[in-house]
Amino acid sequence: MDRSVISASVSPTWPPITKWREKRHEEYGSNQRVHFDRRGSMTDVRVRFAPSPTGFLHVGGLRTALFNWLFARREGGTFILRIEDTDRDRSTDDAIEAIVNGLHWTGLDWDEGPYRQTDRLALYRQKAMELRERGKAYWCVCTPQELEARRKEAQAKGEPIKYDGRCRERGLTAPAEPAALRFRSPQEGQTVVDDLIKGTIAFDHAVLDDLIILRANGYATYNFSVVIDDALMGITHVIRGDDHVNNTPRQVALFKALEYRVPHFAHLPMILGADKSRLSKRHGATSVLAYQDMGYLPEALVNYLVRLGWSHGDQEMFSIQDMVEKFSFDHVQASAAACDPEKLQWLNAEYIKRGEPRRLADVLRPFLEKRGYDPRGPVQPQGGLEAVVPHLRERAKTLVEMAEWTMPYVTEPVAMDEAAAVKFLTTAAAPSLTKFAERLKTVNPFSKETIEPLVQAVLNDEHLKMGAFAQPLRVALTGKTFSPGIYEVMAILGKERTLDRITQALQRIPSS
RNA sequence: GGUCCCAUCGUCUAGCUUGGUCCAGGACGGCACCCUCUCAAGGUGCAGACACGGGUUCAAAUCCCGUUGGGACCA
Repeated sequence: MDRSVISASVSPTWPPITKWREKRHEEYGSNQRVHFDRRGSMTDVRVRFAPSPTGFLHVGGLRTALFNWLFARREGGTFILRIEDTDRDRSTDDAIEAIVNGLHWTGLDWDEGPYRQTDRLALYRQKAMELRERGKAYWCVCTPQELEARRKEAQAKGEPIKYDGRCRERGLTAPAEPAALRFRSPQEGQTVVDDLIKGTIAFDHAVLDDLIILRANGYATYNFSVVIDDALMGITHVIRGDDHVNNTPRQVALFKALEYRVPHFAHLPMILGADKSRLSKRHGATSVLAYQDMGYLPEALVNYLVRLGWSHGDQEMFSIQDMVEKFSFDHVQASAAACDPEKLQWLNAEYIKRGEPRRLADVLRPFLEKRGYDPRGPVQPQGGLEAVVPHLRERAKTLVEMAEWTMPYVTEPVAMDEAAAVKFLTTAAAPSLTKFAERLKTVNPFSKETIEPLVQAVLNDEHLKMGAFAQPLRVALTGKTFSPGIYEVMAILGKERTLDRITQALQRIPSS
């Protein structure tokens, strides 16, 4: 393996890996981090996640990254991030950042990289020329027009559409005209791939093209650069989407021609939209960071994704540690899976329910600030956000919901739901609210134990049922028809704000 | 068009390697009831699938063949 070539070609402009690591802990210091002791368990397993930076990181890509990461951690191996940015027209630095941010958010850390293929172009050329010198590749001067014409001809005759090998035996050494370098593919026998997920797959060499490895413009093609990188980076297991299955025999042939060890392959089934069609913008959120914005916890997304195509008996919830311990290709499904937003949401709710108040308050804060909450302002709930969170975490399915429901306790005046006011803040409700406020003024201490008897007394005096009293009170206190229990709400607001809000609500009611 | 992959409740899946314990288990979602100061949560229960057709076998969701359907890649 030629490691020196790798390190020499790493971009000097890209921030060093350690910097990203530090940043991650500052920004996302969550309680889900697991630190793996790599001493003594290092194996030579090396895997990579190799996205093209042509857009945001989508959930399919994240799952591929996740399975690579899990396998690496499980085996005590090395996880490498490689950016396949050779498509210069479509690749952007923004996209690279989006990928990096997405991986950070979910906690998938890499041990090497990010490498960038654009830093390695010379290397691909060099390797391609070596192949030519050894007679494994040849110059081809067929023009795209000629190729297209012959392809059509073949199609018309019902023959297989592949390069007809015109330049194969020409033995061109230094063509004057623009020339591409073609790989001399084996034409007989077959390649058998022992896929870790799909099992044995056989490909007849007869259908293999003499594929171009170096274009006339001097750029290496996808299949070639991937093989060079995987070989030189010492990748032992290629774990990727099964849209690459058909590339595998070509790549295996290249590995062999280059006399590199052929890695193991594991082809993950695709992720589909809820309607079973290919995942696209149509399906709403496909970007990983969009899930962050929608108030999902990273561990919920990761848990959802790991169960999409992998299982461990009937278990639904897995901590990161758990997944690492239990992950195995034996239980990876061979068929594609559809995304189910409902189940993701359920998992998110489960993780929110179990979340530490302190951490929930931390991740909730940005959502509140977006809605105008000032963490240093005068309007604060009793006990801080941490005290509010426990009452909302068992109801909220996302942090967005949680933030919305938290707003009544962190803003002043309360935002009143007019429909709710019309329905509940009526002249019929006024006497009980007035009486309750009167009695509340003298209560001390202000706690559920002391307030509850007052409520009972009001109920008795007014001949009301709890529901008839609690709803108007709830609307008065929160501006909404739903909230945590009213005693909890009062505790969060404190005595003063509770009284204020009841007074304000009473003022809305026309006295009659 | 060629090659390759896939196929269990609406969805994610267990079971398939080593056929019987499966008139197919769990989860999400749905429905009903219970709990209840609202909304949730929670509890209990119900409905819901082995794509189809052959074959092998005493016995097939499980093995073999075919069909159909879906998908990927090449161009």
